[in-house]
Amino acid sequence: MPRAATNKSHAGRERLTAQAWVDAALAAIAEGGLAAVAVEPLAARLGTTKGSFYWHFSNRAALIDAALQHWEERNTEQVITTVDPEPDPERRLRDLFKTVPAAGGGDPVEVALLATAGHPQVAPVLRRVTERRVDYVTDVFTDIGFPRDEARRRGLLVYTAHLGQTQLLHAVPYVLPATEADRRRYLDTLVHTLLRPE
Amino acid sequence: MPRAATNKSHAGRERLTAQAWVDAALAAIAEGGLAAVAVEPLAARLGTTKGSFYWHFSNRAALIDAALQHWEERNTEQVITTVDPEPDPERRLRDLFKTVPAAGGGDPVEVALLATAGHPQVAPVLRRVTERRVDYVTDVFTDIGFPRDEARRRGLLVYTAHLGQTQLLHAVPYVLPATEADRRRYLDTLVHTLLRPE
DNA sequence: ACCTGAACACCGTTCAAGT
DNA sequence: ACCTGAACACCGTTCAAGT
Repeated sequence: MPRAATNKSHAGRERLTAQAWVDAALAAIAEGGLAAVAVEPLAARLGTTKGSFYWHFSNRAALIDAALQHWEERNTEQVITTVDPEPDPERRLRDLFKTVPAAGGGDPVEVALLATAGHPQVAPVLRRVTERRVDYVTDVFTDIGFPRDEARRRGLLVYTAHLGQTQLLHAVPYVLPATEADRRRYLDTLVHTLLRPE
Repeated sequence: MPRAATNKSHAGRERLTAQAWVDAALAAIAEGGLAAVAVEPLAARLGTTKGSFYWHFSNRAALIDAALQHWEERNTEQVITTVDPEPDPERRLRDLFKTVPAAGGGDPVEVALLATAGHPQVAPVLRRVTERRVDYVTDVFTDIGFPRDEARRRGLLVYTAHLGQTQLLHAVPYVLPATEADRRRYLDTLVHTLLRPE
C-alpha cells in the first residue's frame, strides 16, 4: 500500500516547487512586508529545511525577485481592466478614485511594497507598474479633451495624489475624511479641481 | 603627562552619551534607512562595544524611538518657517511646492522614514508631522478665501500629492517632468487646478 | 533531482566582571 | 557610572552527505 503523505519523513512528503516558495513569499509580504520574507521561517511554514530552499534559489534576493515578478505579472492590469469598461471618461476618472486602494481595501502586497518603495529590488517593479498606470490616467484626460501634455500633467497629479493617499491611509489614516459624506465631498473636490479647463 | 585620547584603551577614550548614539542612528537612517540602525555596526563606528550600547538604551527599539523623537523636534517646523514669511497666500502655496522636498533635495531622513511609513515606531511620528503640515496648508487655502472645509479638502489634496511626488521621485524619478521648463509648466497646472473656484 | 543536517557568519540581547 | 568580553539566540548561506 502507498505511503501516506506526511510531513514527518522525507520519503512521504511532497517535494516543493519554486512556485511554492514564491507563493509563501508573497503571503509573507502581504502579512509582514518585505522583511517578513525570511528563509528560515518560510521553511518552517512549508515544513521543510533551509537547505531545501537553497536548491531552488541561489539566495533570499532571488526569491524576492521571483515573488515581485509574479506579483507584477498578475497585478499590473488589474485596476485598469476593472475601470476601463466605463465609456464616459469623466466617470472613469471618478471610478479610478473609488476603485483603487484608497477606498479602504487595496492589495496588501502593493501596500507593503509601497512602504518599501526605495528598496533596490522593489523600485524597478514599482517603476514599471507606475508608468503603466500614469499612462492610463493620462489617456483618460486626453479622452476628456485635454491636449496630450496637459493631460500628462494632470495624470501625474492624479497618480501622485493616489500614492500619497495610500500612504496616508496606512500611516495617518485619521487625517483623511472619515464619514461617507465627507469622502464623497472630498472626491467631488478632487474631480472638480482636476477638471478645471486650461 | 596626560594620556592621549585614543580608541585603543578604555581609560583614554571619551565616554559616550546617549545623544552620540542618537546622532549616529540618525546618520545611519539618512544613509541606509531604518534597517541601517544596527547596534553592532553603530558600535564599531563609534569605536565602542555593543555592551556599551545596552547601558544607554534598553534595546534597539529604544534607540530608534529616541532618534525619531529628536528628528521630529528639530524638523517639524522647518518647512513652515521657510515659507511662512511670504504674505501672499497664493505665492505661499507655490513656494510650498517649490521649497518642499519635491524639488530635488529634501531631508534624507524624512525620505527614508517615508519609505518605512508603515513601521510601528515611524507611523505615529509621521502622523504628528503630517497633521501639522496638513493644517498649515489648509490655513493657506483659507487665507486664499476658501471656506474651512473646502480648504481642508484642498489641503489634503496638496499634501497627498506632495507625498506621492516624494515617493515617485525616489522610486520612479523619470516619470516626473525632467526639464526645468516642464517642471514649471507642471507647477502651473498644479496651482491652476488647485485654485479653481468652487 | 531534491532534501537533510551540521557548520559558520552576522547581529540583537544578556550578564558577570572590570574601571 | 560606564564599559568590556564572552555567551546565546536567530537567520542567511554553504556544503557534504543522503535518497
